[in-house]
Amino acid sequence: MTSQSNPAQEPYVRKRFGTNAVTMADVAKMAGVSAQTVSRVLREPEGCMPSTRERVHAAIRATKYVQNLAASNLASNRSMTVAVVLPVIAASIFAETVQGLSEALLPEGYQLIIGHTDYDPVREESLVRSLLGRRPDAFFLVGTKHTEATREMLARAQVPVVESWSWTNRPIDQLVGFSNRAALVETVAYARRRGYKRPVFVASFQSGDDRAQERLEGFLEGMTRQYPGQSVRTLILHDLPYRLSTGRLLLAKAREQYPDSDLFVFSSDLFAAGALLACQRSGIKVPSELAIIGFGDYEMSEELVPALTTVAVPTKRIGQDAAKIILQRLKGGNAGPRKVDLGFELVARESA
Amino acid sequence: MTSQSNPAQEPYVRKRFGTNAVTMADVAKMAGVSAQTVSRVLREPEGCMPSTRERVHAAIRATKYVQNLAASNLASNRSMTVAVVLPVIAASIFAETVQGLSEALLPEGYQLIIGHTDYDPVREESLVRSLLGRRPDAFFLVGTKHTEATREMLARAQVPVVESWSWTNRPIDQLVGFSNRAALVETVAYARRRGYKRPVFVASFQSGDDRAQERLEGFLEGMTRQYPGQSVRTLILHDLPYRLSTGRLLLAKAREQYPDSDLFVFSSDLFAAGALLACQRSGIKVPSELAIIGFGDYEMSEELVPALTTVAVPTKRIGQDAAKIILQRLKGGNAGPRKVDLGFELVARESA
DNA sequence: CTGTTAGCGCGTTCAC
DNA sequence: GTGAACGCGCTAACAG
Repeated sequence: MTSQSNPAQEPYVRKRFGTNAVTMADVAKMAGVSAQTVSRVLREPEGCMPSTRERVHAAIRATKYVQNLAASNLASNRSMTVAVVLPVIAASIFAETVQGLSEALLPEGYQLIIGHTDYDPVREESLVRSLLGRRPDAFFLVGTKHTEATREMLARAQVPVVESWSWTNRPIDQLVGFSNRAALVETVAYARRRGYKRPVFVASFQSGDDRAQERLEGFLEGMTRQYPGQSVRTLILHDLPYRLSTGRLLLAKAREQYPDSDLFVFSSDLFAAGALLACQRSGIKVPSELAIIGFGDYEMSEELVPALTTVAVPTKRIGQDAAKIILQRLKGGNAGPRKVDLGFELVARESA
Repeated sequence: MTSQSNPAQEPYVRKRFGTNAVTMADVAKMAGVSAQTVSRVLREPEGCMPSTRERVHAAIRATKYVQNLAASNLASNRSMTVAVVLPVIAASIFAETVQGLSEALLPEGYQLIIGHTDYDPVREESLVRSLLGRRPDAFFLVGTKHTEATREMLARAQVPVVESWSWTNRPIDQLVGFSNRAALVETVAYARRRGYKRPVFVASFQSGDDRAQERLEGFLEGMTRQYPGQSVRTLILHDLPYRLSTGRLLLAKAREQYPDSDLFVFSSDLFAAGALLACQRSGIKVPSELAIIGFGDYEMSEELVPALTTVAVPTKRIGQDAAKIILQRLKGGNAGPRKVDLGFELVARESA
């Protein structure tokens, strides 16, 4: 083929060898059409005659052709992927958000590339940098607190960016979240209504977990409103592992520091559940001796005995709404509102 | 540049426009070197003079260049990605496997592309097909039961394929696992030693979960060995959601069918934990009235009251060892053993 | 509705 | 140690 570039009669030799896998050209040859037609059958089947479509599909099956997406991305300048940045992948709490995203995006042909930061803004930055290398068509991130470099890279990327799970006045692009702060203000109001005297806020902060920080602020605000004059009680440790057993530790420390507290408000259901189980093991009665409130409404929370009072957040809807926004913009529609507040719901159960 | 293909004096116009993002050529121009050198600095920094290396890096920072991996993949025929196929992403049980993989693979420059099948072999097939489109350099799969088409695609892909979490005599390529069957044989032996009279195996099968099926077989084998003459008791439901509350349901059904059973062996810690919590709620004493054994040693299991007796499996090591195998083969080393048995450990706690 | 041509941004090959 | 040429496999643009 390229033999015209071969000056003399010496036979043309390929300079390089590819995958020697089946390519679109092979399929085209077998189907008796051009490569372009194969490409079109794959991308917009309606725009081709049913007969050619059939022949192409038959050839694809016969050759077991699998399209090379790297080549497709390069040529079309669209990767058909959405980058998803999570603090941790394993946490079932984000799993529903991802499912919400995925259920809406996969049918449209988009794939998710998921990465995790371990709540570390510096790791987030390098994660975003490496994700950018794949030229995703959109970004979805949990959290609104990023390094300046991260913000700038995302802004420069010229693709829709949806932040989530928090609230901020200056999103990079768009925001689908709720106010962790307001949730804790309401939690404290609930505590007051139920007659608790001395609530403590108990948390382990990961350096990059702005949601936990917002919750603390909400607690502080709630306390000054509902318990004026009382000095605010908090027990904050840092960078402990995000596990049930950390809940036990946190409770122990908190009781040591505030032996007369009657309500322990945890920054997460995971810690609250760990504390609850620890109480059970040591024979402490919940909620009569000591009450517990969590955050997040994990699956386990309603099964525990006593069932955990907590704040339910619209995990799945965050993913769904984000996907809707992303799809709309990718289809060229207008962006819709810059910020969407999905709210939360205090779920009063048995533990407080 | 391509002006030589332009026959007349009319000015050359680009027919297409790329990302108009920064490319390697832009960096090269700024650094005063060729694009090749930039590429080399990125891939093998040792092979370049420190001074040019410095200039290139400065140019990269100045232009905020991010390499286009699609182009890189296409040209090099290596994607620097490893495809990971899981039943479900959220399950913390697989999370450690992924972490084991990721801790070994990321430092070597490989990225993971993770997909999930919801325990459905047909979804697995289409997932594998779409993952193949990205031309991963290796595959890691949980499970050994796949459709024939899946097996064939993976075999044709000409890259290392590691199956895991199960045991089989005919892996597609390589296997890092343990015997779910042997684990249940041992569990039944433990039941016998502890004097339980009438064990039941309780499970919800997802259609594609061969591990649960293997566990059932192990239970059957164990029962014929340890309780000869006793008719084997099982309660198997199908395709129930993989949640704590399903454990409650399973326990209720099992007690209905076998009211005099003294030991309930669950196919998963999640169900066992759900059953345990249900007992707690309804005032059934564990293990005195009814004993429970789980499978998997989830994080929650040792925190529960009573703590759950279960089978611990080498979740993280599976990932680590698989990564080691993959790296070795990708570096051109020999494959090592075709099958690796990592074993398991029965963890006797309080619930049985 | 289908074919032709050119080029997406990079890495390999080979010459210097 | 560095540069020039070429092509990886696909799709955009345009013509018919």
